[in-house]
Amino acid sequence: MTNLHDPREALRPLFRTALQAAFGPEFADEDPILRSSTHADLQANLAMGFARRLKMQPRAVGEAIAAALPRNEVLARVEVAGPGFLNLTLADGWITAAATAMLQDPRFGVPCATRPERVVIDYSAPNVAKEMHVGHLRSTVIGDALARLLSFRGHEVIRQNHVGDWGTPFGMLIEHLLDRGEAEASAELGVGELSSFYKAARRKFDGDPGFADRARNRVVKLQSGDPETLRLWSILVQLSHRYFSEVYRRLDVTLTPDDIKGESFYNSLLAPLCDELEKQGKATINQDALCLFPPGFVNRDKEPLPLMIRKKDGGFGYATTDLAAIRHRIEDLKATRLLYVVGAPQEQHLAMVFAAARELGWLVPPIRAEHVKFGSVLGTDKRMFKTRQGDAVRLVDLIDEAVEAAQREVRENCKEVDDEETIRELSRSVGVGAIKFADLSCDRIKDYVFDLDRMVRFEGRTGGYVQYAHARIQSIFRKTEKELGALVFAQGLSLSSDSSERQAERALMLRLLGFREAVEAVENTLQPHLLCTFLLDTAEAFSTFYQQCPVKNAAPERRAVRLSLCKLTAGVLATGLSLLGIQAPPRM
RNA sequence: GCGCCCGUAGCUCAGUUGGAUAGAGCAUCGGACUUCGAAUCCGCAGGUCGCCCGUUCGAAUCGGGCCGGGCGCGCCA
Repeated sequence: MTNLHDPREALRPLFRTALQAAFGPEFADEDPILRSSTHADLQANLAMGFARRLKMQPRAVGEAIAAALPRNEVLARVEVAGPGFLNLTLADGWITAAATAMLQDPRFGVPCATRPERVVIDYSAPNVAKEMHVGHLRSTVIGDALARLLSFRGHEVIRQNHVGDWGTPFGMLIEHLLDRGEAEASAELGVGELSSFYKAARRKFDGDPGFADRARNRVVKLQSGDPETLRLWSILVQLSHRYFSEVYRRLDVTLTPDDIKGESFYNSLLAPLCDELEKQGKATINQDALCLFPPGFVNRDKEPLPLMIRKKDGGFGYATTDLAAIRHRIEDLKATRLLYVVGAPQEQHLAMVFAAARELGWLVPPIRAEHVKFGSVLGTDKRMFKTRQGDAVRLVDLIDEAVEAAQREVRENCKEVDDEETIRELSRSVGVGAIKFADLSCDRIKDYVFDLDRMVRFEGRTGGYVQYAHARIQSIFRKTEKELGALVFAQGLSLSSDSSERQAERALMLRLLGFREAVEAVENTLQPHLLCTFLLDTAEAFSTFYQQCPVKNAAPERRAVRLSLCKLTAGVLATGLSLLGIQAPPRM
């Protein structure tokens, strides 16, 4: 059965038949290069490329393909244009049938993956006893969107929050904890005063030699498994976990304490791993450190670049932990797709870890690892986003400011919403949605400018604009129901006879049919902005439709059809937003 | 020094992996509300796609070389 929802999927077999008929079976599998077009619903760009191979004029190739396309109910018109472009106009009947099928599908035309995978997503990764700040924003937001979207596609997603909960800083943190008194310190950390706690410890470590000695001594105790030290350590860890959960709740992020698998988890695996690799001769001692030399990496002197897994003092660094983690994800968690939502500066390091894992025979097809890298958050001055004092901006402050700014917009614009509780709740949805949408809507590889005032607006290409389109539809439902007693939906969609209304309905339906393609594109490329673009274009198509076509005041039959089209649109917008981790408030 | 990433309208960003006249949104200007939400819609204007070569029917996109910005490059994570 052909896929009823997706225009390109529906067209592919037609081109297959046409290519085979016109040029022979060896051409049947050629890509028709179907693209959206300003000249038609879609265009096929394959003819020009064929011309040379066939020793024909490109235009003649286009005409031959057009002539060979079988009779079908998908295409209404095919025109050869320019050097051989095929301009494709879809049949109205096919569009309405496809949109109707989508309406009746609870998944709005997005099927589950035919080959579901187990996907590990490593994201967020804050540090224990340290404040979450803008530096964690992108990993957290992008990672969570991918986790939601891949789950929706039917994959089994395993979230791995690789929290920094081990290492030398814990010596000073534990000593500071003791100096402050457990109860006092717990209270301080419990309310999220992490940065002052950390900074105070750091200050003492740098300024007080006696304290520094105690801290170093404490590190030794921690690493040797001293029970009392571990108990103190776990106080810090538990309080931090509680704090992270609070931030995630406010950010509407799905991570829970169960998803945390911090560096400490891999602790007991590091020494055996190094011994094993050394014994097998896969790792070698170089200048007293145990190293792997993954192929293809050189230092500034063009010598092989080591991935150091055991330092000359016997200690382990992050490379060791990352290696243990990738093995755990493959061998124990049995994932086939590993995603690392980590900033672009880590590119070389991760590439080396992946290369090493390949060399060691762990990372073998079909298993693959992907670095979902992203650029920096910049201020409006185009420099790294920082406070005026030059500190990293706390995530909680960022959220507060966004919600506050959103509340100004809400109070100004949302006249339908008056009670304070709803205003607060709505401002939260809009403010958090604005931050996330702004982050997700531009290509993640690039840096982007964080401009709160611009982001929280409902005008322009913002999250608020999409939420607003959705809320307007809900408003139509409320008003229609109030006025007419009941909402009567049509079973099937159809187009008006009036030409301008017809055009707006048709454009909206055609837009909606691209939902599947957008979701699958994100699944494949791990670029959430492709879905954002789709949602903005859909919201825009709805606004044009809304302007052009009365719903409540249309004749009963037309009204029923338009209500159904509204329902489909609202469903797609709300579903799309949910895949990004953004709410769709019913009124605003 | 070597390597990676980025450079598109005044500003913020797209550009479906090589396709037609490079598109949106802000901002500016001009239209459209006694009818479902004007937070919207319709339109005008705005460009040497950092620069120069090359590849080919065709380049913002691919290759090479420059310029500018950012980030990495053996015992911090």
